[in-house]
Amino acid sequence: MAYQDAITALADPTRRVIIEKLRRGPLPVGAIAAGMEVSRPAVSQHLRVLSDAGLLAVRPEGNRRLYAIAPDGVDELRRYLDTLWDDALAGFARAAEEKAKGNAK
Amino acid sequence: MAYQDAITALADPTRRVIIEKLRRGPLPVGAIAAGMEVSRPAVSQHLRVLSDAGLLAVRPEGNRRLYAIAPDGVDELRRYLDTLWDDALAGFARAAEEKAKGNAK
DNA sequence: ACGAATCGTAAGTCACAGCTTACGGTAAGT
DNA sequence: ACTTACCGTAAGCTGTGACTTACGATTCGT
Repeated sequence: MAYQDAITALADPTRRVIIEKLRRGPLPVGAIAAGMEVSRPAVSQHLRVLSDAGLLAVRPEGNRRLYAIAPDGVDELRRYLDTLWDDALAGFARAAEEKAKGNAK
Repeated sequence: MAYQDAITALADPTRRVIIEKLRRGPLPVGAIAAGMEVSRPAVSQHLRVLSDAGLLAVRPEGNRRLYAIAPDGVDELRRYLDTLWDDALAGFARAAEEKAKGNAK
């Protein structure tokens, strides 16, 4: 939904592991949970959170459910950080200006 | 330091309010805490977390301490999301390809 | 139709992150 | 020197979120 949910979702280390696993492409739940330290239901819960945040997309494939990273959700968060970066640069430049003015007196 | 700390720092709503307040430029702690629902020490703790994550920079100004958004920290997080976005797009394209192949049989 | 596989949900436990009050430390004003 | 203002840290409490086990729902295979 909003970028806040995406950030909250990415804040958990286990969920970041899931994201890293999905970088190479879509995977079913079993493959995601394989090799992880937590149980499969825990993975399911995390997948739910990531999906609600708009970071993942599901595609039922017969018996299994394929999860994949949703480019749109990532892009939303990306755009937020872009505007934040712009403001930070502007504020930084203005602060440098005022400091220069102060030193010149 | 790493992008993980930045994400964790931005996951808290109160800290996001602080970030929004600093968008227009540097502010002392008192000005940041003014109008907020939490106490000033709580704000101090959040400022510590944000600073440790590399998202904020401090500049002592006489009696007060001016906090400002650190462009470098934001940029680091931005770059992580860029690579994640690239991988998501690649995976998405490959999935579409394979699906087309499957439908063409 | 029956058993097995894959996955989501419910219920309950527990550690951790955020908040508060209280205190200490430094800089400015008089 | 004394007081005031500004800010960080310590200690303690509390709610939220992550994890587990147990169960139910689909879907595939035979």
